[in-house]
Amino acid sequence: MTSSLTIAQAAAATGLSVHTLRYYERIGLLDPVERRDNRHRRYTQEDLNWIAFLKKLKATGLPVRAMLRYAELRRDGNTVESVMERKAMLQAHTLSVQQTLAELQENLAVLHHKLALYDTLEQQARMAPAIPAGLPRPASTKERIAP
Amino acid sequence: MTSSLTIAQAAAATGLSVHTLRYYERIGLLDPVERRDNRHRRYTQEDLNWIAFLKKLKATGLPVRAMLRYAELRRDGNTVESVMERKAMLQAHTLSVQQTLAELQENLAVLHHKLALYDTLEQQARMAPAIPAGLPRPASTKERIAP
DNA sequence: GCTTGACTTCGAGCGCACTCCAACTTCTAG
DNA sequence: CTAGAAGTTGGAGTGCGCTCGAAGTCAAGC
Repeated sequence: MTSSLTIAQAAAATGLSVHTLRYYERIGLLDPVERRDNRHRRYTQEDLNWIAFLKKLKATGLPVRAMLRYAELRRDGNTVESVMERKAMLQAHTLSVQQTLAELQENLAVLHHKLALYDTLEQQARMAPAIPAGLPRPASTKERIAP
Repeated sequence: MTSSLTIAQAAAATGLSVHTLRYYERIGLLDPVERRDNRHRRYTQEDLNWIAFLKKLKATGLPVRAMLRYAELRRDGNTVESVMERKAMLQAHTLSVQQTLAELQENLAVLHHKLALYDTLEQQARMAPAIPAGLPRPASTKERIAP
């Protein structure tokens, strides 16, 4: 049921490369993965769950260093200290993600605005496609859409 | 009115370092900045506007390479080709930002969920703070909050 | 005249997060 | 028995985006 996976299968399943999987284990993001007799890694569902969570942390911009700290705390087990610090980390990170999100939304609005300007500008460029740079022109195009 | 700024002032105004300002100019993200007789740079409002826009592109994850392409196109003036390609770039980028945004929102939800679990876990850890690892325990803590 | 400080250039160095290479072992199929 | 595919390790290399150091210029103030 909980069929364990080879590293190639785990890579396919997680979207990470085999290189990255080994790298993550090497630096301690992953606990030492179970081996078969031939020393080949076998990834369990637990491993995959943890990797999936790491991916979410990464996708939200948490640096590997912080993930390492989190992994370390996790290894300490569910002591009061470990749980408290992990929770604090997640809270801080969640806050920063919220800020990033808000910022991103503002910037997205700017991009949309900019695109609207480009609609205008594109029309103008089509109207007078061959105005040589340096000649007097109806103070518009470049300035109008600045920067 | 449009008082030009020294590099230090421009750095303060934009939030970039003087190093980064010079670096951006060196690689061509910024057009050669106007100089005083003593070769010191003077940043105009136009420069600052462009830098502000670059910062938005950067904040939304556009790689410097792409920003360079955009800057190059901008230097070509508002020809049909230049405008079309810049617009296409912005459209593609806007789309990718929207996707990032959606993904980020999902991940944020996961973080919130995780935080709620930590509330529970924290209570449990407080209830039984000294359970030694390795002893039998009421199959709960670690597994319950996995990963 | 001399120091201080803000600027200049050029090139080297750095931190991050992988990514790849070389040499080796092990299993499976033909 | 051999070839090939898939895994192993340790260590080196890569790409990105800065960041810094060294050595020099220049203007202002003591």
